[in-house]
Amino acid sequence: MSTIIDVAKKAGVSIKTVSRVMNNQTNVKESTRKRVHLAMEQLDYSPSDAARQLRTGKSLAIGMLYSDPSSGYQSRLNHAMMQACSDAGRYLVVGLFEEHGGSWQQQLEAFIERTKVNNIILVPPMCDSSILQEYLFKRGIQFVLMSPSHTAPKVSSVSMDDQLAAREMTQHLLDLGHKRIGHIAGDPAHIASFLRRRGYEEAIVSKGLPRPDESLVIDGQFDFRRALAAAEAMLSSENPPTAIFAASDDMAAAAYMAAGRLGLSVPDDVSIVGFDNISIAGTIWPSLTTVAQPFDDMAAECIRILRNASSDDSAKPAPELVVVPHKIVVRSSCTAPAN
Amino acid sequence: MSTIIDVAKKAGVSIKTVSRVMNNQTNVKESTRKRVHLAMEQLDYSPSDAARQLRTGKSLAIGMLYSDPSSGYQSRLNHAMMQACSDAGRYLVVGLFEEHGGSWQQQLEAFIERTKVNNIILVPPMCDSSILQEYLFKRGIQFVLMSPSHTAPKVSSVSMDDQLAAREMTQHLLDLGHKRIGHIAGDPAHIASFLRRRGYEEAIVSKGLPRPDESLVIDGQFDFRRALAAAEAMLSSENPPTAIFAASDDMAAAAYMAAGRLGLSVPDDVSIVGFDNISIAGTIWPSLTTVAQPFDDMAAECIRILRNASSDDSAKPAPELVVVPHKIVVRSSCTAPAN
DNA sequence: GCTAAAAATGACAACCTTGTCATTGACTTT
DNA sequence: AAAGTCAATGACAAGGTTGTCATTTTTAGC
Repeated sequence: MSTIIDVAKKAGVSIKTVSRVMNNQTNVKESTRKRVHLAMEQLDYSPSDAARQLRTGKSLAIGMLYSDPSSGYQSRLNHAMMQACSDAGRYLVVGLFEEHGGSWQQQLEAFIERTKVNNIILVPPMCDSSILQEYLFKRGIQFVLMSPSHTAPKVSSVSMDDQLAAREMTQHLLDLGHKRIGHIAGDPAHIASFLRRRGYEEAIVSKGLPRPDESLVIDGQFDFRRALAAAEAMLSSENPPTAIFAASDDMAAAAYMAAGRLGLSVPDDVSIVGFDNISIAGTIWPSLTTVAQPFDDMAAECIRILRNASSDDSAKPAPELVVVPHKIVVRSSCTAPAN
Repeated sequence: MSTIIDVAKKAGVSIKTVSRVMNNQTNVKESTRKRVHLAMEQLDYSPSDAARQLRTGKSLAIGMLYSDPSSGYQSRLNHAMMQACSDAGRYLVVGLFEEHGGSWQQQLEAFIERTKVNNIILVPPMCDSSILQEYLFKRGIQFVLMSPSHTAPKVSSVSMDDQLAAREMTQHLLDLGHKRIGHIAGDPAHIASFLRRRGYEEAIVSKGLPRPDESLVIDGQFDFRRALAAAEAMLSSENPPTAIFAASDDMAAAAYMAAGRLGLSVPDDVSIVGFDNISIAGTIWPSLTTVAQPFDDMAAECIRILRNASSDDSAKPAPELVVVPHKIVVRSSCTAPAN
């Protein structure tokens, strides 16, 4: 491993100048900068994070805290974030955060203390805690919110447009000719549930169809069992929907099961769509049409924002509110209604 | 933040002695050791990992590489590992490892380079690559295999007893009175599939029942769709089993769906059990009786082994082959057979 | 062509820990 | 009592980077 000293020698400058080049600081002649870059390349130099950390107290690591790592959401995000970190030449440090512990501050402090992270990504549900944000602010730690329920002033965030996605998903069903579409809604405590439901209603009303009543919209609370009951109720009613839009893939799987129990076939008797594109969505049969959250792009945006924020430009960049485009993944769980 | 110097002053010794105490080195008088410990406690001292890393080239971080982070298995393991690291005062650094990339060595090097990890946990399927193990050996990096297909000489590993667990799970069904028990096997390429199947057969044969033929054991390959077909075939045969043991929870969910389609109720018409205890197992309805892999204990064992291995004792400890006890989680998907 | 200001660069300390080697003091052996 | 041994301890350097401040070089202004 070559050090900054080797680079300095090779380029014929002082180590301080190499440091300046690395950190994109001003007051370096363009020709010098080039020479240093060349030397770095030739020596395949990469700075020692440990030394940097020792000097500045800041690590190149990017932290991410989990509160419920078993959810499919988190594991996909995890994957995307590792990829994005790797692409950016950084690395990911993960920690556990038990909300109900009460001692959240202690957990957070221990995590920061140990890892020395200076860049953190806050995911739901922690991203909505303003006390937590306040604390990070005070410690001077850069952070980005991932899919927060509501944006905070002065804080950058990255999210997708749940409402628009739900509207498009519903529109897909309308385009196939469905006129009676049921919706299994998520936990009303989550803002996402509200937005998805609104997008669904919007699409239907725009089409000139009657606003769905409570026979068509049932709370599933992101819970398999409730969703199963909801789907059974809908499908066994006297005027059953020809398609069901579940606010999560888990609940869509419950709808599959309800259909099976009632002897209905998917998609011939009832079309079903979900939301999230969890891994089972592609392997379940028939494979599920759903909304793919753009995890890869969201992760990349998070990293980009963090990098900008910790660059040496004197002016702190203004907080960014990025909305990343999603994708509708059409698989085989939908078709035109029977008659 | 207090440093080693503050501690040395407070204890009235040199910094070197403090260092010795911290690293459990010999040649320190017991009374001195106590005095230093006291000082450390009073000052709430914790050593700087950066400085240590700079000096020794080794980090306190523990690395874990994922190749398929979307599997339920990984996310549970992830959770357990974070907890175990936190308990041990260390932290977890995660990285992505795309097998099919071909450039696995580059990926690995980049990861180690960046993170400076000196302790790595290898999970399936990477844990079975002997080239990879060889490489880590050469670099002097400590590592533990998690659930390897076959143990390697000179390498510590932590795993559970798949065969025994499968046997117990099957025994549970036999104890309820089932005499015809089907098995949806996993991917034959996985050693775990083989062991689970063998455990199942063992239990049945020990009971004095005939060895199951191909009408009772069907390959599901850990795939939802195949498992669905397998379960449907079994349950609609002329002599259907009264219970089904699926080699994974995913496949158990498929069996649920097959039962639903055929108008059979779980558990009254058919009992179903799984393996893995993924998160959906508790929320699906009826909740699934399954084998819980002891992730928490396995994670803790991994960390313990790594700590021992990198301690300052001159003699490298012998490699350990730990088998962690599992648990059968009885929920509501089983009952005695109908007649 | 000279001075003043600005830009570019460098010398050196500091960050906190551990390894090397030297020193001290107590105890054993002759 | 002197010499030798061993345990306990300390002084100091090194590891790679960045911040401070001083110095050199370039540019601008007359």
